[in-house]
Amino acid sequence: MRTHELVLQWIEKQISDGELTLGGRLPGERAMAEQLQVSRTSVREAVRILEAMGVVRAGVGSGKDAGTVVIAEPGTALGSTLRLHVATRHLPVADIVETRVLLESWAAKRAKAGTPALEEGAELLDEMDAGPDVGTFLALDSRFHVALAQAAGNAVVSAMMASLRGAIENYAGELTRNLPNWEATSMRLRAEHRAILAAVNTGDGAGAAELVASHITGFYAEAGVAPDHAEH
Amino acid sequence: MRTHELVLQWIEKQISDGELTLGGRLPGERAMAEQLQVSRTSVREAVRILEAMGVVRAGVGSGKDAGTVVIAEPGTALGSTLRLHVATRHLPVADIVETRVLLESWAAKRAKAGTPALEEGAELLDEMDAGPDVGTFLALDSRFHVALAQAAGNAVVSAMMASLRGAIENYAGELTRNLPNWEATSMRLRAEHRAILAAVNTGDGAGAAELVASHITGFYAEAGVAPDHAEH
DNA sequence: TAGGGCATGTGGTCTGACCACATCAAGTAG
DNA sequence: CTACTTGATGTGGTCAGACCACATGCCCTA
Repeated sequence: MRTHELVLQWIEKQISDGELTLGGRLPGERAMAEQLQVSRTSVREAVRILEAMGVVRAGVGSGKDAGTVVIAEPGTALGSTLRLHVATRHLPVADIVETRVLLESWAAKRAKAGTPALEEGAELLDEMDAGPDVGTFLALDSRFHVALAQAAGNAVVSAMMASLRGAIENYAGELTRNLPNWEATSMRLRAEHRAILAAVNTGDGAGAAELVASHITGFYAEAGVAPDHAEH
Repeated sequence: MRTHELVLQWIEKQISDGELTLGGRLPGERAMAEQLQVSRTSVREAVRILEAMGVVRAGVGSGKDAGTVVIAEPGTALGSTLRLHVATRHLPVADIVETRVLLESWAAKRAKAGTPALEEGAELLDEMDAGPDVGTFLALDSRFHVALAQAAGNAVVSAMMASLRGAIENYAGELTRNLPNWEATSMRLRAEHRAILAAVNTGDGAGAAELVASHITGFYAEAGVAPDHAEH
């Protein structure tokens, strides 16, 4: 077993045993190296991996943001991983979109009305109506979809859904330039968002799920991405 | 931007541009370091991250298995990440199970009869009937479920489903020790597998989906895991 | 009292060295 | 001529030690 994997194992055990909890600080790299009798290099490789997994965040200097602290950002980490695999052509973009539809439809159906996440979602829609530029619009759109997923109360689905979005974020940005009429599209998307939120809030889960599905597939279809398996 | 992130970016670009493809070899660490004018340390940290992402595999020595080659194993990588996040208590095991049900039900519904993956699944079921020990049984079970997911033809769903399973693999192993009667459970599981496969092969997607859902929830319920949201 | 400046401790990077390993080629003994 | 040994080569893995940039907080000075 390689040395850095040993360090990784040790840190994972600390977390599993509750010695290290969310927001907690890891020992300094030099201290860990000495404690585990390994070089700082190996410790750093382990930390780097954990950072890539979204489990820790490393900060220089001293004080509040310094040191290596335990965080919980599976979404961004999974997103980066998926993005790389899309780059290798092993994961087709169409499959990403299809999975998004699957997860978000489920989330819409299960979303509980009156959740704080839904209230935040409503505010986001207001901001999107205020006429921001395309980039801001997409960012707000992303947060709205994540909020919707969170309202279903399943952290794994939320994380995966966010990661799928993140994996093709740049790609989606490119797509908006293919749209014939952004203003018209924006207006349609906003109306669809309102309809989805209304369906969720009135307890029409099935309806919300269908609206979400057509909302997502509609966007990618308009932008020129044909899902391979859309009609199966 | 940190140096190793720069290296990461460079490698990702090589992949995106098709300069590096699946099975291809990265330049040696020393060569990359010189080419990018960075230290070997930084190159190694980048490679380590890619390895954790399941994008490359590093091998020592010389010859076929040597050097750093591009692979595509998103499943194991995502699994490790999820496992760590489960350890931080940020992702509840119940949510993992619930998501498994969601993805596998979908896959069962969409699975195409006559796929090579399904034939492999049938062979796996035969092996499970041969009466292996518990560990082997669980490994075969895992492969059967993955094969089922693959038959749906969505690589992202397959990868995520495999990762969910991997994230709680050890946990599931512990659970088997809680079972009152392993022989009886094993027999039931094998019968359910046959029923699922039969439903898929006869084109009864909806039926297969229901069977899969009860198959999974049934196992965890018997082993003592109560899904938080099972009945919503 | 208010300000500057240094001590401290963090992660980030670099250098150069050595190791284990696997292959392959050259040389040598049969 | 064959078969085996031996060394050269190149890979990733690890290590020790140094220096840097940065952020804080204490201490000393004006």
